[in-house]
Amino acid sequence: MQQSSQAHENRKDKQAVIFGAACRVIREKGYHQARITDIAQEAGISYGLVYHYFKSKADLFDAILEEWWTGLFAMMDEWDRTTPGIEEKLGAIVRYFLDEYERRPDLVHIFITEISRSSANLTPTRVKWIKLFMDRIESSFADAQREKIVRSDIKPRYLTHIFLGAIESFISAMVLENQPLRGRSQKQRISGGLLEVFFNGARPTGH
Amino acid sequence: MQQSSQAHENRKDKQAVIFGAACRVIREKGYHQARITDIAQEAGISYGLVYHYFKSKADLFDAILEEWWTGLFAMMDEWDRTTPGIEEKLGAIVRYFLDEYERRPDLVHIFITEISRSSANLTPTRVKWIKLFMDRIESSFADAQREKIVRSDIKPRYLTHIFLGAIESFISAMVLENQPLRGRSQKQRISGGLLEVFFNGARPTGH
Amino acid sequence: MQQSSQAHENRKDKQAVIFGAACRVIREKGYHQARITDIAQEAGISYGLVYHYFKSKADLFDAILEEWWTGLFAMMDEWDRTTPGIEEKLGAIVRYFLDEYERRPDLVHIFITEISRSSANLTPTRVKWIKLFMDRIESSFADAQREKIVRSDIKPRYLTHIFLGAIESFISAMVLENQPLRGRSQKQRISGGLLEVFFNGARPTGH
Amino acid sequence: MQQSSQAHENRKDKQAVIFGAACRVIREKGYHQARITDIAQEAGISYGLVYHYFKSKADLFDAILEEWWTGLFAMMDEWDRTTPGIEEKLGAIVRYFLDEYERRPDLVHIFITEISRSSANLTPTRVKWIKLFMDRIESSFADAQREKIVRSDIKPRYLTHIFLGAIESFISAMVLENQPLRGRSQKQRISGGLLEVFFNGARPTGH
DNA sequence: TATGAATGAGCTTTCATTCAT
DNA sequence: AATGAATGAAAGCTCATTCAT
Repeated sequence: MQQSSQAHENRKDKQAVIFGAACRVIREKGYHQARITDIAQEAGISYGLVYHYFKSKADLFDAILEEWWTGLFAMMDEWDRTTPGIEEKLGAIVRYFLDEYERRPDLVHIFITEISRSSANLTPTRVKWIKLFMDRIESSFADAQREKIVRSDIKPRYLTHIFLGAIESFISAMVLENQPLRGRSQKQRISGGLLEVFFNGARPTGH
Repeated sequence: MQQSSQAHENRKDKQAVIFGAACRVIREKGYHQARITDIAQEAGISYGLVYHYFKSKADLFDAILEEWWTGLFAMMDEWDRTTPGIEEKLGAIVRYFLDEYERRPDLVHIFITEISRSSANLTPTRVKWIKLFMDRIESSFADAQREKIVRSDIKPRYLTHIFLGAIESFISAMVLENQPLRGRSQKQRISGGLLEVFFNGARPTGH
Repeated sequence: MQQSSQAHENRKDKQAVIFGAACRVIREKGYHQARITDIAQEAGISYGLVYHYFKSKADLFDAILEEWWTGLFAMMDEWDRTTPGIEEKLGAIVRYFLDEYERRPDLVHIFITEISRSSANLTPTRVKWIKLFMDRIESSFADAQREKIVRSDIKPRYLTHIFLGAIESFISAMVLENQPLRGRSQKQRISGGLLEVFFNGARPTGH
Repeated sequence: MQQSSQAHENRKDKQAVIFGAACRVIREKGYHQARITDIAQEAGISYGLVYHYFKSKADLFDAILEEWWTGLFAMMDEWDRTTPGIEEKLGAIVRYFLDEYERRPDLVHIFITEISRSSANLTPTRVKWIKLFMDRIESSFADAQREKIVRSDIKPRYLTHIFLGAIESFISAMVLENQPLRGRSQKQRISGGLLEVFFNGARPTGH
């Protein structure tokens, strides 16, 4: 049992190695341009071995996406216990993106470039994740409208788009220009500015 | 001369047919998944004819992008004569996206999915267009800040991201869900709501 | 009749233009790399027109070869009237190659590179020409052996190979290095040296 | 280690199989007409495997040429140790061609038809080999002239052409007519006759 | 578990040839 | 006579996937 557990650990380790390599390669070349050979090379293994750990290229890609969504939804599941206000929720989302971008920029890059806007790679399963995510935010906005914390003359769906679009645009810029996030203060500034504009608008105060 | 002009028309016509077919196919499958066979079939012509009119697949794709950017920059070139305020400018951009989406949804779809966020297809030329576009908007924001029409505590670059992100998110949603734009009133509502939130924020008035 | 004759002249003229263009292009690119488009462009006509004057690419190529062989055999047919000795005959062949190389280097180039040694383009018809040519020289050597003008311990076939090989090697060198033939004196030197070595050997006299 | 050595052997074996098949097909059809499909079929393997062992069609072709030149230059490198006279050198070259033609007629055929005279396939690298080869023979002739073993009224370059042309013509004839070389005695006769004529001329002794 | 040989469908691109005008 | 649009069969090369070892 010790041995099998050890083996199990090894299995997960190797899987993680491949996973990491895949992230790096897919981030750099895009899903369709990333070859299994590239990933295996990056991982320092033979390409045949990739198929021991993942059923197919698509399967490997789905594992990456699952990793992303799982983390995001885990964060949002906290909301059910702590019942934060809309500002905290949106702040948490922005922070999640920025934190992940600092920890695992490849993952964020892949989400932004391959999923968030590219319909090329969309399978029904992948579309479901997106919808689920947007629905959750939309209903948060609906709640906030009912509590009069957010203006009611704009549909929740619209607010969701505006908000997510702003985040994605920011992250995209960093991602595409390979900008590193330098420390907590920069994250604070970005996150603060984004929420500030979103809630109070681009017009100068007192106008 | 009549004949040559006629022939020239035919040439341009056929080119347009292929162009249209390519838009439809690329929109549906994405650039890399779109095969020349598909495009030829969609256009109702033989395989080789595509290469009679376009040097390569990349060339055909670039022609599509050029069409998009040309229209967008032509619209913005008007600004130099009419010197509109920042609100008119942003409104014009939103309207351009929505109008084009109504007229040529494929073109907008391709721009959004293949260029706006996908780094996979980015060539140096293509990156140049994007930067040029963002720079133009950024400098408009800088002007507006100097005239105190827009808050100055947020960098123009950030405002640009927030604004473009919001637009793209909207269009993306329509694009990905293949939502048709129903009439002028819907465009008005979307455009109005977007600008309203952007300028005045998501918070209810009087808060 | 005047008109039809005129038309006939025109036809032959245009045919000659295409012929010349084909020689230049095939010389430069080789038969298989030469495209009909290239030839038409070089001739200053549309590529469709090539097919008015020549049935196919192979047909055009055969016309070029025929031109070469016709000239060569016409020269050799003179022998039947003038009954020259073997030295005159071989000298005439060398001179024919050199003169043609001066007049129409493309033709010689094509013969050397595409026919003389390349089995790639050999059709049965083309092989026949070569055999005919070699047989004629071989029988000349046989005659000369009977008259004791040439050593008899080497088969006529061998002598033919040695002689033709030497010529071809020379012309090849000029052809491949694009060496121009500068005047009559150089031709004399080459031709003289070649025949001298062939008849008297590479060993110094008196050895 | 045994295993890896075995694998290495297998790899080289398979490479040799493809190499041999390529020789046969290219010999028969010429380089440009030889399709990868043909080679794979001839080798009894699948299409893609050719690309597992050779980077491209040109790469495979270059491997064949390298094989030829390597052998030829290895033979000539012996000269530096044994310092043979010009007659031995030329004899060694003739024998090399004839021996190789007996052992690997395809290789000789390819050299003759695709390289020796066809400018179509010439890349800069390939031209270098040829020049190197001719330079070596030329300088051997220059040496022999200094030692008065060879007549000095003909340029070494000319002698080189005459000699190589004669060999090539012989081999060409066998190659083009697919004549097999029957035994040592025939090789002796050809080689002897060729050198005899080259050194002593075609004229009968005592003339 | 690990390797990489082997497969072959699939893709872009080229170009001789035909044919309507 | 002249044009060039139109066709489609090849051909080279890539790469996900399978499988024997």
